[in-house]
Parts: sequence; structure tokens; C-alpha cells
Amino acid sequence: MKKNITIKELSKILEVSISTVSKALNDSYEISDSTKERIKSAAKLHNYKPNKLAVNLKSGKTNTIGVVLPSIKNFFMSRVLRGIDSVIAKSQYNIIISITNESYDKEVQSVQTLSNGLVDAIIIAVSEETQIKQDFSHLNSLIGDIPLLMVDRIVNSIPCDKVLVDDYNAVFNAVNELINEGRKSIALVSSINNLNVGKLRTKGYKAAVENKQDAIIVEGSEEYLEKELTTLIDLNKIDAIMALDQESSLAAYRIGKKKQVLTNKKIAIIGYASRVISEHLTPKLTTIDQHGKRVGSTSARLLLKRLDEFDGEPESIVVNSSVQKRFTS
Amino acid sequence: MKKNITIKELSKILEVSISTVSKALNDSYEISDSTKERIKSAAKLHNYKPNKLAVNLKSGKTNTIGVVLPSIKNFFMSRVLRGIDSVIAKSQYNIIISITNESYDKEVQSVQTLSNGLVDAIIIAVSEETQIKQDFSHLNSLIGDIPLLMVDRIVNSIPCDKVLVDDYNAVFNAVNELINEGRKSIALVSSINNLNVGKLRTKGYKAAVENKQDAIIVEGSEEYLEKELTTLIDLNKIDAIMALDQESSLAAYRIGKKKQVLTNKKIAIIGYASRVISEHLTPKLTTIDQHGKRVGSTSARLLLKRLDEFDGEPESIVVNSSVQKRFTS
DNA sequence: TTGAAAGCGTTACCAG
DNA sequence: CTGGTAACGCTTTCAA
Repeated sequence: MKKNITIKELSKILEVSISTVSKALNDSYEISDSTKERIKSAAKLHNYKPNKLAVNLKSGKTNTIGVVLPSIKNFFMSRVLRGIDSVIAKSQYNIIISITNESYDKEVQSVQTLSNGLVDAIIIAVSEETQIKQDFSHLNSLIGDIPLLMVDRIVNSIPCDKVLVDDYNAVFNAVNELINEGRKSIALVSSINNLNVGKLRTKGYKAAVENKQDAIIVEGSEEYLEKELTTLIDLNKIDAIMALDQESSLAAYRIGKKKQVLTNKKIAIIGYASRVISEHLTPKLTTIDQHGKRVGSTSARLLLKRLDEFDGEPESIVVNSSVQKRFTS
Repeated sequence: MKKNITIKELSKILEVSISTVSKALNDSYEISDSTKERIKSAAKLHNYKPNKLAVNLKSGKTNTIGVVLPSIKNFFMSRVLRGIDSVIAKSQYNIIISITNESYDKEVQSVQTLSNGLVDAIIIAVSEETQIKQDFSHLNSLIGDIPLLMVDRIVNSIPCDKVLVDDYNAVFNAVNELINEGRKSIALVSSINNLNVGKLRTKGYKAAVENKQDAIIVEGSEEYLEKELTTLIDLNKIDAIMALDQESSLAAYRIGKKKQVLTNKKIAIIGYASRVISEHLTPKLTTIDQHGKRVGSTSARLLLKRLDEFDGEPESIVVNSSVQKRFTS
């Protein structure tokens, strides 16, 4: 494991002082062109690379932003990541990503590791476990220390910048569209009732159906959803489904297809699913598009602004969703 | 931006020496229980957290592994990442991820940033641009410095550990399956002819059809593929399609569906696509399963071993793919 | 134009 | 049991 060469070693080889080497490599005006030349070529020869750790420690800056996400198989999160990346890439900053797999412990550990000098700021979407546990001390302790921005999976009590999706309205509007099209018994299916976003979307559903129909709520595992939906359809209890996440959307779709109630529009479905999937299904699935990439880029821009001027009131920005009408509604 | 409190500041507050504080916090046997107590509670009170930068600089170790990937919307890469994560998570190491978006510049920059002290080792799948450009100096300069492991997107000339997918055989076998089922005119479609994996898969195809049929190769953009395939089908030139990547697989599928040659098995398709997508298509798409997660976990295990003993010959491990038979073949 | 020395936040050796 | 000091690799001020 040959160690990288250091400034000190270079200075010994070249028989100049450490500071001269450092200055030469940083193109300081204090150093003559000839020695600059000499030092730089020696540096190249020995494949010198500045030790980031030392540079960052010295400067107190890292020029990197930590992004802590619960999952990347979640298509929305991966869109958000792309959005973040697209704007950060154009700035002076780098990003490093940490995936928590929806685990509280992993999240705490990630945040700790990153925040203690490794990054200048953090963008986080909290994990499912964290939301259930409701323990946010690892995040609270960041406040006033480095900029923190929460995206999508928000914790209201933490005073920091936030970029969120209008989950309530998104579903409220979608369900209203169904109602306007004449649907009278709209079932809600969800496998994310643990998540705040799930709860918000459910509220949107409830508000939309209020005084118009009974709320029909089916929450649980994939198998449970399938079983319940089968019964509901068999008994002619529903004529539309609002699904809150990809898993439940696909479950609903699967059952609808099996029961042959999709192409004849006996049952309408609006769900959440990635574009690729929704488009390649036959018939195509109508979905709520959350504009993940825009959510990400908005977050990044807000954070960059915050890094410029650390003080000032935290901001919250809402990115609107929209119904992407395809076949199933 | 209130800075984190340091050992030095703690030592001043408590009126003990810096070294005493450091030792107490590290539970050294040299420190009395009472002072340990005193120091630790003060540390907790002031929310002391060791500065990773300093610790790592001092120890020359970071306990983190850098993972450089070209993309995460690529479903295979995201499976690989999960595999890596699943085994690293159980070790003493953390991972930080950097996404290059298939860009050479971004890759060079990521590797530079990470390798100069930020990580103990790197796992990389090189970007498309890098493979085209054939400039690997940023990787070569790592050799002998920190352990490097290449996964899937391999560069043969670099002497390092490698975990690869048997692209050649995977397609060779898949095409042979088609032949054995009686298919006589199998077209190859690909939108990844730039990538080495693409070239390998193409070789597998060529070897399989050799002396049995003419090679029918369709490479290019999505639109081009669609146009060509339409013609080929219209003219009755083909009875099967081997598609080398998700984009071309879905393009082929789309055309096959439009021409109504799928359900009646007039045309067979074997492609590459994520499980979720393949399963939800109707009819379901037969694919080559590359066992991405296993590729990832194998990589991580090999790297961990390498970190244990840095010396020793580089190893190459091949992870076999298998045909996941569904409907379209 | 060059060099010595202090300091970023730690740890570890050696004295006391 | 406690403290001083050097060192990790670098930048920067101040002298020369």
C-alpha cells in the first residue's frame, strides 16, 4: 500500500521548504516561475495529490453535500436524486450519497458520520423507521451547526429548509377527478400507512369523498390488499381505486386486470408508479406525477442559497403534483 | 454557524489537559473513573462529537468505501448497489456513493475526490464515456495506493480485483434456447453498442447463430430500432428477438405488441429488463437475469478480503446469468 | 522570492 | 492517574 506522496516528502526531494512547495502548487504569486515549474513537474512525476482530509481540516470546508436517502429502488427518490445532482453538479460542490434502507439506526449513523466534518450541508429524506419512532435528535442536533434541508419526508418540528410535495392536494384533486367522472365508490389502497406522506394522502382522499360516499380504506401488505380488492370487486362494492404507492398501485392493477374490469372501464384506477412502468402496462396506468426531478433540483437550489448566507428564516417550498392521465381513469 | 465543540475547548472548560479529555472519551484505562464520568457528561452536555476529518487524518484510516456508479436509473446497477450495501452494512465499513451519470469528467473527479484520503477503497463500474474514451489513468494511478475493485464494467488492462457478469455466455445460451425452440431468424437489437458489455453480448449472439442463420443486427437509437423492427416484422424476416438492454427490450416489446405477434408467439423475445417491469407486462417478458444483487455482494466480500490483506494477486469472479423464462419465449 | 512556525482536531508516546 | 508534546498533511502569516 504505497502511500501517496506528501508535500513534505516533495520538499525534501527538491530541497526546498514545505511552504514553498505548497505555495508553488497553489500558484502563489510569491513563488518564481522557475521554481513553480520545477516543483510542479516533480509533483506530476511523483503523482502528487493533495490529501483532502488535511485540506478540509485546515480550511474548515469540504465543498461537499451529503444526501441521505431511505432507498433508491423507490423510483421517486431516485428522480429526486437526479434532480439534486443536476444542479449541484454545476456548482462548486460535490455530493456524496448515503442510503439508509429505511432504517433508523443506519440513518443516525449516516448523519453522524457525515455531519462531523465530512460535508458542509445535508439533504435528507427521513427513513420510515425514523418516522415511526419519532426520534429526531440526530437531526435536531444539526440545527445551527450545518445547513439541513428536508425533502419530501418532512419533520415539521425541525426548524430547517424544506421542500415538499403537496401530497394532500395531489390525492384530493385526483379523487375529485374521479368523482367528476361519475365514480361513486372509490376505494383507497395503500401500503405506506406508516409514512407521513401516506397519512397526508389519506387525508386528501377522506376530504375529497366526504359527504359523497363512505370512505373505503384498504391498508396493509400486498397480499392483504389483493385479497380485499378481490372481494370488493366481486361484491360490486367499488367502481374506482385510488392507490397511494407503487406497490399498492401494481397490486390494484393486477387484480383489476385479472377481474377484467380495466379495459371496459368498470373500474378506474389512479396510482403512483414510475413513468416507465405506467406507460408499458396495457392498458396504461393513470398516475399522479410528483415531478421528482423538480423536487430534487428545487432542494439543491435552496440549499445552495442557504450555504451562501447561513442566516435567515428557514423556507418551505411546495412542489405541485399533477395527474398524468393515461388509460385507467 | 456554531462550530462543534472541540476537545481543546472541553479541556479548557473542565480545566484538565487535552490528552486527559481525549483519553477519557476513549475510555482509556489510564483515567480514573471519576474524571471519566465528569468529562463524559460534560461532553454530552455540550454535544461533543469527534471531528471525523481529524480522526481519519490522524489514523490514516477512514473505514469507508467509495462506490462509483454510472447511473442508478439503470436497474441492474441499483441492484448491484443493494448487494454491496447489504454486506458492507454488516462490516465495520460505511459506504459513500458517487454517481457519474455516464460522464468521464464526473468519474475522474469522483475518483480523485474519494481517493485522496476520503475512503479506504473504491468499487467502480466505469462510465460509458470512459469506455469510449479509453482513458483510464485516473484508475491506474490508484493501483498500489488503495484497493480498487471493478464491477461489471471492467477494464481488462487494469490489474485489480474484478467481479463480472458472463455477458458472452448469457446471450450465447439465451440465443441457443431460442434456436432449440425452433426459431430460425433471430434478430439482435441493442442500444448499448458503445459499452463493452454490449460488445460482449453481441459476440455471444454471433457465436450462437453462426452457421445457422445470418446475423441480423439492429443497433441504434430507440426510434431507429422501432423503425427497423417494424420493417423486419412486416417483411416476415424474423421470428425472434434478442434484446441487449432495457431500452431496446421495451422497444422490441412495444413493436411486437403493436404488430400483435407476441401472444400468438409468432415472435419470441428475450430481453434485459427489471423484474418489476417484466412481470407486469402482458404478456410477461422473458429476460436474462444477471443477479445484480449477487454481483454486488460478491464484490463487497472480495473487497473486504482485500482490505484485510492488501497483497496477493488480483482476483476475477464471474457471476453467472440465467434466463428467466416468462411468456415471450 | 523563500522559509519557519503555528494551527486545523485528533491520538499516542513519554514523563512525571 | 494526569499532562506535555509531537505528529497526521496541509495552508498561511510573518520574517528574512
